Amino acid sequence: MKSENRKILTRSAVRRQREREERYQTILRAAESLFAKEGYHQTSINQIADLAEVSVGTVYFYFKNKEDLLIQLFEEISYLFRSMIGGEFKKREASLEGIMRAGHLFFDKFCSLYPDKLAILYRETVGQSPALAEHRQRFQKKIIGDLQGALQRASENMGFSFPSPDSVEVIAVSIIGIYDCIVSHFLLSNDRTQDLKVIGDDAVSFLMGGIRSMCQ
Amino acid sequence: MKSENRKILTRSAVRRQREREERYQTILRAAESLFAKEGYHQTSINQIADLAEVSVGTVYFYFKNKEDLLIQLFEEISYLFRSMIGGEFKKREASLEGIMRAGHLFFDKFCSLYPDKLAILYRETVGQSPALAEHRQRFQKKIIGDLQGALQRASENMGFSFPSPDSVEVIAVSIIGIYDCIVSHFLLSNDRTQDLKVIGDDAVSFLMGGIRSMCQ
Amino acid sequence: MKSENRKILTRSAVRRQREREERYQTILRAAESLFAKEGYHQTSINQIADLAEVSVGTVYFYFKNKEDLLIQLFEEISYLFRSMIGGEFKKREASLEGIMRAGHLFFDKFCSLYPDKLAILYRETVGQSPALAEHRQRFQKKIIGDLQGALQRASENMGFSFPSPDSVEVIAVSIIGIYDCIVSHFLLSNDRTQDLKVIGDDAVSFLMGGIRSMCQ
Amino acid sequence: MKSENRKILTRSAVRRQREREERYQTILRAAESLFAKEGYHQTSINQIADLAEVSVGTVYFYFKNKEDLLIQLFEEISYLFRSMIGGEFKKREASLEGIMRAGHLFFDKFCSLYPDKLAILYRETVGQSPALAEHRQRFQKKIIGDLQGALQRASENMGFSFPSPDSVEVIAVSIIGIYDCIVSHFLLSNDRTQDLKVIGDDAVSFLMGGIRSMCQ
DNA sequence: TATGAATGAGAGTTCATTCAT
DNA sequence: CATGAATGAACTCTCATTCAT
Repeated sequence: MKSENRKILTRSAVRRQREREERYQTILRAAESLFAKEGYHQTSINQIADLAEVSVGTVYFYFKNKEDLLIQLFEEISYLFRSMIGGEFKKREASLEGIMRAGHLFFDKFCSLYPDKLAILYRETVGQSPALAEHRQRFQKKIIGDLQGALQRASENMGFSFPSPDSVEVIAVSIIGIYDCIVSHFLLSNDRTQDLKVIGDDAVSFLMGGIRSMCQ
Repeated sequence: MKSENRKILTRSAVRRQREREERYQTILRAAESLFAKEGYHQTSINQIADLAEVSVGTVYFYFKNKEDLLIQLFEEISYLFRSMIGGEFKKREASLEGIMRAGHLFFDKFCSLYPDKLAILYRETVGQSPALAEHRQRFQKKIIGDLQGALQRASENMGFSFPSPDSVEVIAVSIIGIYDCIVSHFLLSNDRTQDLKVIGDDAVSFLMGGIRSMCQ
Repeated sequence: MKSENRKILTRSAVRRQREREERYQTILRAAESLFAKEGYHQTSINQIADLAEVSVGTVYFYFKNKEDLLIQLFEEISYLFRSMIGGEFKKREASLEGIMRAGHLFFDKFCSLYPDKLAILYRETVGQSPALAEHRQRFQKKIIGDLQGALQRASENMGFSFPSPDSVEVIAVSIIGIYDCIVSHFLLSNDRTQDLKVIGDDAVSFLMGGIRSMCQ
Repeated sequence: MKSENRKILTRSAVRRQREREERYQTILRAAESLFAKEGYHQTSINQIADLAEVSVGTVYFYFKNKEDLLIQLFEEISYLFRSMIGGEFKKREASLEGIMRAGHLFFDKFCSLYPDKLAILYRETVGQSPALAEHRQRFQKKIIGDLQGALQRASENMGFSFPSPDSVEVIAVSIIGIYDCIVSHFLLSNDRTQDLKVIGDDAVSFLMGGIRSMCQ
């Protein structure tokens, strides 16, 4: 009977844990949606609580404060980004093809699956708070570093070289800039989701051309 | 006596006009500095009034509201941007050289002369309000349009062509994205102002390579 | 079998009773420590529960509410105070020596044994809530009454008299005031615990002088 | 005409200054009354604003925050206290008579004129916040120091001495304690304002007896 | 025109208390 | 009995905006 009891306790503990996780997600999804649609400053904690169908207190049970909500969201999105795209950058046998594939992954998969996350990543997390700025910088540095590493290794594997290490950084930053601006222009400002395939192809061609022109 | 009076009135009217313009500028400069350093939301009208050494009421005499202050600032900056850089894009006898020159102008002149304006343009005016978003979009469209036109005319003048009109737009957007991200990464996040010359050269090389690779 | 069963039940009932008492004490000690260190209003029920290593619900099982926690604490401390010091006041054969002994007991024993309790008694239970104020007043009245009685009986036993019954009350209140302020000044505001012996002696001399000067 | 204009401006500036001072006082008086009657924590800024017939914002225009309101109040009261009573302590030609006079001044004048201030001084400013605690300690130290100085000088002027400098401090603290507790017991807990004269006389007799018994 | 005190809606946040498990 | 997630009223504080002088 004791062991049965324990089993029951374990079951309810597991259920409770799952419910906690669900609540956390519900709130985070509500915040994501509102931040993406209304903007971070235009969204109040009350709105988030309402949409998540919980009380204000519950939001504060799961998140330290409003900023924390945005930071957790950012962390989640940036982790997702690196999971999907970053893989191509970290491979040992790096090549320019890998960099191309990463670009296509971004435009074809990430952009079409997560429009709200794009808005958070490229609009709502810009210039909002010092703590967030740090997270953004850390993320940017990582992703640029990944890309830099991939370019470096590709050059070694494929027998060419770049003018200088600084050049590689500039190239990496430029590629990220292309991603950013394509998203801002074609998805956030004007909705041209249906042309995304072509746009993405052109952007990738452009950036590959840029890379190749820098190889010696 | 009448004419004398008129003359005096005119003189004082002129002086008043000049004083008005000076006040307007003083307030706008105060706002620019604070927005760039503290951020738009972290800056209050009182702070702006204090820095400009005027009263809060005076700020509201010259500007409709806080948002208007940011919009006027944005308009001023975007006008300056187009004055400096856009010239190269609007020339009849457009060429790839012109596009290169524009890039160098941006990095060598605009970036080093107006660090505060860069912060406003690339950080503080992102995702703040619908009205501002419209101004930003209009500006982005114009500058992208200018660049598109220049690319188009260059291709005609120089006897080559781009895959499609859409490609030209993607190229233009990409170039703008490169500008944006170079500024964010090398000037706003990390201060590498002293390396700007080399960074700018590399960025321009990269984007020119991208353009050339798209020509047929 | 029944009696055996009963016996077992009784044993477990006893254990349960002991555990209850221990829990009650654990929570009360946690509250005492936090109230003394952080202050009543700066301490939350969650903090108390954490320190006591129980859940919030458990705190509410043992105490009606937060105020009750402070009241129980006050009652415990005031009972302890009267147990230690009050004895001297209640003796039939009261004398000025008894009053002196009470003073020394307070400074040498109570103050050095229970620093946290002093903070509760002299700082955290002042001006916090009407219900608590009543408890404090009841305690003050009792202790002043005890002291008044002792003074009265001492005067009868030793063959002198005080100007009026009101004078006796004033003397009693003054003595309590001396205790209070010595604690506040030398223990709570500035830590001069090591000088307590000398300070206590001087304070007792002073108050005894006061008493004697009022005798006729 | 210019000078007349200036005069008018000056007049309105003076009036404005006066109005500011009046508002400040109105708010401070409202806070005093509510803190004394309801208690510091039981009083909300809204209540204060309502009683003062101003908006919440106005309260925050004149005071940094709620704590500041209590601190300003405390500073005002402690200044008043030292103005009325402290004078006797600071005289060159100090004597025990001066110390007596100070006691009578406190009970006969201060206590009967400012019942609300007594509640603030002896109840509401105890154990509320670290910042306030510092102000209280500073005040207590000053007043105890004043009294210590007076006792020292009196002993020199009148040709007697105290056992040790520490004794003088203990005596000073004890006297302050007597004041405190008489107020708490006879004015704040039980309203015996009408007996104040007799009570004060007895208290002063008692404390003078204490002092004399310590002289050698 | 310039001033700056006054406004008050609205925001973020806290926390004592409850109650289903 | 113990738990701890959930509640939501209540609080302090901010700040863009107004308007009498």
